[in-house]
Amino acid sequence: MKKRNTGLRSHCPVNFGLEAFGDRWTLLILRDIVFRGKRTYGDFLKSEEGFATNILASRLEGLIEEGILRRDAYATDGRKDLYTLTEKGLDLIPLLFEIVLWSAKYDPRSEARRIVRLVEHIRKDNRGLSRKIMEQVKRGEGILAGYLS
Amino acid sequence: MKKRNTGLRSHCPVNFGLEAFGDRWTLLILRDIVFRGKRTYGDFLKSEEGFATNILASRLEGLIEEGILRRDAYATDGRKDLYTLTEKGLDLIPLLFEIVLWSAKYDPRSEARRIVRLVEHIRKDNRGLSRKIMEQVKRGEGILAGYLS
DNA sequence: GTTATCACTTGCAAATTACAAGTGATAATT
DNA sequence: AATTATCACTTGTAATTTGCAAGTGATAAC
Repeated sequence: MKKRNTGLRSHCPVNFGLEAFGDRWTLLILRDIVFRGKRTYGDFLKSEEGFATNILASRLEGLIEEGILRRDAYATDGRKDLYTLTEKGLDLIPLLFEIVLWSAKYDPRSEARRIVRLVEHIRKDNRGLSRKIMEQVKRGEGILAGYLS
Repeated sequence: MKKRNTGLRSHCPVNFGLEAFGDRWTLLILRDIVFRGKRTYGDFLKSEEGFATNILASRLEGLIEEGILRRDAYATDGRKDLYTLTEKGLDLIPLLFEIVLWSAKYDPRSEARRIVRLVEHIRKDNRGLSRKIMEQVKRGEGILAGYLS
C-alpha cells in the first residue's frame, strides 16, 4: 500500500511555486547555471554555499521530476552528466532577477554591487532582458562573466 | 559563550533572498497579506496549507527580525496583534507576482485561472502594477477580492 | 464570575539536513 | 595492462527542523 502523496498543499499559484523551489538550495542550482554557466554535479558542489552531496543529488532529482532540469550524458566524458534548463526552467529567470533586485536593494554587502549595469538593466526591463538571457543560457553560457566590472 | 551565527552563507543576491524567505512557509504569509488582506496570527493560521502553530510563530518572528514585517497592537482588541508589511516587505510584491506568473503558466490546475485579468496585468506591467498594489496593501486591503471574476 | 477567544509555548515523534565515509563506473597515468 | 584519480553519486548517523497535540496566560464576551 504505497502512500501516493503529490505533496500539493493547494493550487494557489504562490504555493505551487514554493512546492517546486521553496527551500534554501534549489534556486542556487538555477543561479549557478544562469549566472555562472555551471552544468555538472561537480561544478554545483563547488559552490560557496556548500551543498551536501546528498542534498544536491536530491534537489537535482526533484528538479528533473518537475521538468525544470534535464539530465544528458556528457559528450566527451562518460563519468559526467550535463544538466540543462528546460523551457520551464528558463522561465524562472525573471523570478531569479527579481530576487537579485530585492537583495541588491536591501543587502548592504550585496555582491550585486559588482554588477550594477546588470542590476540596472533588470530594473528597467526584466522581461526583455530575460528573453535575451534565456538564449544565452540555452547555449550554455553563464551571464555573470560579461557583466563583472 | 553564545554562538553568534549570522546564518549568511554568502552575499550572493540570490542566496541573500533565500536566507530571508527560502522555505515552504514564509512567502505564504506574504501572500495572505497581499492577496487576501490578512493581518493577524489567527487569520494566517486558517490558511488552506495548514500552518503548524509553532512554525507560524517562528516565521513571523523571523520576518520581523529581518525587517520585512512589523507587529503592532491591535487597536480594538488587546488579545490580537496586527502584522504589517514594511517597505522592505512591500518590495517583495514584484517577486510574488513573478511566482504567480510562472505557476499560472505551468500548473494546469492553477487557481490563477480565476484571476486572468490580474495575471494579464502582471505580465504586461509587473512593476507598474506592483506600485499601485503596494499602496493598496499599505491601506490593509487584499487585492484578490477585486479581481475574482 | 464564568466561559470563550487569541496568540502563542511546550513536549515529543517523525522527517529532513549536514557531515563523513564509502561505492561503482569511467578516465588518465605509468 | 595495471594502477591511480576523478566523477557522480549512495549510505550511515548525529543534529536540526518540522508536524502534531496539548497546554498557558492574557484579554474579551456573556
